Amino acid sequence: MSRRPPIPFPTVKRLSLYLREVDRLQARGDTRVSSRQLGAALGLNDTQIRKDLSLFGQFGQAGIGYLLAPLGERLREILGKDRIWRTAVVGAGRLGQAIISYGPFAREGFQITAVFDADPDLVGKTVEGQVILPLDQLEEVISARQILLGIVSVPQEAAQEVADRLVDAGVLGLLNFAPTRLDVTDRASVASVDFSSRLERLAFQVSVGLKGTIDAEE
Amino acid sequence: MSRRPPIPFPTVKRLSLYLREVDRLQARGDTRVSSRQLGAALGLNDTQIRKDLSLFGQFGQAGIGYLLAPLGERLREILGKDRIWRTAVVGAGRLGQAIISYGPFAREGFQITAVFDADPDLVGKTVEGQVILPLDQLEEVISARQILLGIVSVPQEAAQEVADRLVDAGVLGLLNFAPTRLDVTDRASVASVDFSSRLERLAFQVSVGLKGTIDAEE
DNA sequence: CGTTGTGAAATGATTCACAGCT
DNA sequence: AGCTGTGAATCATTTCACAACG
Repeated sequence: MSRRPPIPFPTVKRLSLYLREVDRLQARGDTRVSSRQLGAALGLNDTQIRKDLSLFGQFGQAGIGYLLAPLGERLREILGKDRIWRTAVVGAGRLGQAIISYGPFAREGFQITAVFDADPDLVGKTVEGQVILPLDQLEEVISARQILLGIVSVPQEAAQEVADRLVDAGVLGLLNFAPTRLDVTDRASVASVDFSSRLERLAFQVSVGLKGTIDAEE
Repeated sequence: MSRRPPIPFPTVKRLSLYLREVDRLQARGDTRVSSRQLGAALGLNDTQIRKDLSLFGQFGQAGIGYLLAPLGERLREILGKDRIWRTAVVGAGRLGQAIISYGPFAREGFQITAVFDADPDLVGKTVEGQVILPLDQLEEVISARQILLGIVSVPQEAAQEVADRLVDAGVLGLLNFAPTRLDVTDRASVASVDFSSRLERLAFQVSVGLKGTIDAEE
C-alpha cells in the first residue's frame, strides 16, 4: 500500500457531490464527462475537480475527460460505498421516522438495521418494516447485529448519553442530528447535521444581502 | 455606517455555535465566559473565538472575559435573530412534517407561516396548527403573508422548480433539504442540509479510521 | 483543439506571540 | 494572574498557468 498524502477535508465533501453527479449523468446515458462540465453542474472550478481526483491517481484522459463508469466505481470505493453499512437509528420521533424512510439512504448502501426509542408508546410500532426497540436493548442488539454506524435523532438533552452508549457498544461512526456537540474523544467519528445552525446562517446571509448559493454544499 | 471587512464564512458558522453555548450558560445562571472556556465547550481554539468576536467590535473585558448578556444580544443582532423570520415550508411529507414540528426552529424566531404540498391527500390536513395548502397557492400566499424564507423539503426532482417559484414569489433565502444544487443565480441565498452527503462523508471517515469530532459542527 | 495533471502563486483561515488592560 | 485584542507567522486550500497528451 503506497503512502499517500492525507486527503484534505474539503475534498471529501466534494467527492460525494462528484459521485452524485456522475450517477446522474450515467443514468442519463452519458458515458464521459470533463472537469469543466462537472464543475459547471456543481458550481465549482474545474481545476479543483482535477486536483481532487488526481489525489487518487490519474484516471482521466487528456483531450477526452473522465469515463463515467470507472470514475463512479473509483469514487464509490474511495468513499467506502462499495459495501453495506449496517446502521442503527436512535430516536424514532418524527425526525427519526423521516430519516428511516428517507429514500436516498436506503438506496446508497446504508442499511437501517435497528431502531430504538425511549418512549414506551413508540416501542413495538413498526416504521418501514423496522420494529422500534426499547433503549435498554441497545447494547445487545448493536453488538449482535454488528452495527457500525449510529444515527442520533433524540432531543439535545439525551444526545450525549446515547452517543456514549452507541460508542461503548462498538459503533464506529455517529451521524448527529441533535443541536449539540458530541464528545466521543477519539473513539469514533462524528458528523453533524445541524438544522438550526444552518437556518441561522441562512438568516445571516439574507441579512447581509449575500446572494447566490454561497454554500457549494456542505 | 463604518466600513467593515467581509465576515469570513467559517466565522459565521461559529457565531451560531457561540450563541447556542452562551444561551446554555445563561440558562445555567452564569453571567460571564472566557474565550478559553467557550473554546473548550465547542472544541475550538480560544484565539479563534476572540478573532471572530473582534470582527464586530471589542466587547470583551481584559482579565474578565465576556459578559453573557450583552454577548448574546450582540450575537443575535449579528445573526439577524433579533427579529421574526416568516418562513414557508414546501413539501409536507415525513421530512417536512419533522421540520415543521422541530422544536428549536420555533423557539428561535423562525415562524412557520405557510406549508405547501403537491399531494392532494395531504392538502387540507393540519400539522402543528398549520393547514397544508396546495402548491398552486404558493405565489399568492407567500406574497400576502410577506414570507422571507423558504424551506424546500420536496423530492430532488421537484426541488429546482419549487426553488424557482419561491424566489419568483419574493423569498430571499432558501433552506434546501433536497440532495441537489439549487440554482438561483444571484436572486436569493441558499443553504443546504444534505443528509446523504453527510452520511457518506461519515462512512469515509470511518473507512480511513479517522477518529474524533472531525467536524467542529456544521 | 480540448482536456488532464501539476508545480507555483495567490488567497484565505488559523494559530502564535505578546502588548496592554483589570 | 487572568484575560482580551491583534499584528505577524504559519498552515491549508484554491486558483493560475502551462506542459504534455489524444
